[in-house]
Amino acid sequence: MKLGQTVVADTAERALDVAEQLVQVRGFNGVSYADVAGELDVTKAALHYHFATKAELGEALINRYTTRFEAALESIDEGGIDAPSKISAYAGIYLDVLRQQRMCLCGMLAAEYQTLPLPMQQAILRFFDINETWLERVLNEGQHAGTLRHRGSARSAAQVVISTLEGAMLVARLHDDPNRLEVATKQLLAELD
Amino acid sequence: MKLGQTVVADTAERALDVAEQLVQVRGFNGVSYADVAGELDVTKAALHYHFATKAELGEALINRYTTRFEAALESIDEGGIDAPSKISAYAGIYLDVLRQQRMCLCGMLAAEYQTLPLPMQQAILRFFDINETWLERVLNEGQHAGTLRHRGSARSAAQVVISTLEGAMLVARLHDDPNRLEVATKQLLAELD
DNA sequence: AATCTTACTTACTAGTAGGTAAGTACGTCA
DNA sequence: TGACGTACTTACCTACTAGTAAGTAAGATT
Repeated sequence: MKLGQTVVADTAERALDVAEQLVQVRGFNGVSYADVAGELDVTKAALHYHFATKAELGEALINRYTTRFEAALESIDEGGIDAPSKISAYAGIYLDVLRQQRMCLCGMLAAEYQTLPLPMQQAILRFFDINETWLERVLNEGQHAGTLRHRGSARSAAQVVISTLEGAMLVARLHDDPNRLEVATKQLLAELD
Repeated sequence: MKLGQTVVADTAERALDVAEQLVQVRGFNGVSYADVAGELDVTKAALHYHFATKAELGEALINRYTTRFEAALESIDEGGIDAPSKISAYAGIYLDVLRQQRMCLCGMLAAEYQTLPLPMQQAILRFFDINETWLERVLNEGQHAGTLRHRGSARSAAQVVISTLEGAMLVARLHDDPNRLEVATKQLLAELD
């Protein structure tokens, strides 16, 4: 066990915190090693020690974000609530991100998708797949329990939910108006009623 | 009247064509003067002659895009169709863009909003305002004619329509699957039925 | 006590970014 | 015919990009 470090916070972890926030606001191509290092008050080289390349940093960013998202989904599942409440809680995750004046990390990276290295692209697809699969399951649960209904397959209904939330975030951020996401969420839930 | 040039195509206009396509695919921060000049087979300096700064090029890009969008909206209005058909035609504009494997220019720029110069930010807001205002009018028309209904104000219903279409484009592009936008459109129209 | 590992710093590289100054070819117009 | 405007090119500049090589201080391991 290594002591001495990690007393306040691991530099790698702090780098991810800073980079995550910056990327959620400016995009991956709008953030440089110098930006992140500057806010951390270390050199660029120190950052390269922890993340050899920008692609590696990007991958780590997506993977940590995905892991945290999965934990949030699990926590929703453990709440013992009905399907509509789960969808509502799901939308709440997005609203929390937006309230911090950030875009969904993977929604932001989706815009820049074509410029990103393959491992990052794959990690982004994985994020959306996990979300779709979780929503698909909840929508099916609700359909069978009679607490909600949806047109077409649960999978495509899940895709529409994600699209609507990502789009509402994207546009709401322009106006710094989280209310737009709330309105979109309400309409989404009404649609499933 | 200046002849001699403009025989095949004005360089400034061709530059906008190339830059538009590149920005819709890679984002504004993912495109350089060298990229655009390269595809046009002129020097960067020639590009700077037509657009002194990147910010100016960006503004011109948004303004031309907005003008064309306005023309498309006018053309829908002149079709003499009912409100639901107008919304459907509106969604068709987005689908056409996506089929060219492009993101909506202003949806893309919305992601990068925080990194863009003020004049570009204002031009982006104007684009969305024009769209909201047009949709708001059509939604009101439909409500009064009894051809469609919406919850809440026409303005916020209009905002949800735009958000959904932009979000569906953003996500559909990842999978190169225009069908996702079509499904979202269908749900949007069903919601207004 | 010597060595190894971790977590850095300093100093540098090559490449690219946006932008500019000066010159040029060419068509228009007085 | 000469001057002017348009539409460029060549050559360059500064700032910044990601990335690297070499060195160092301090704690852990043998």
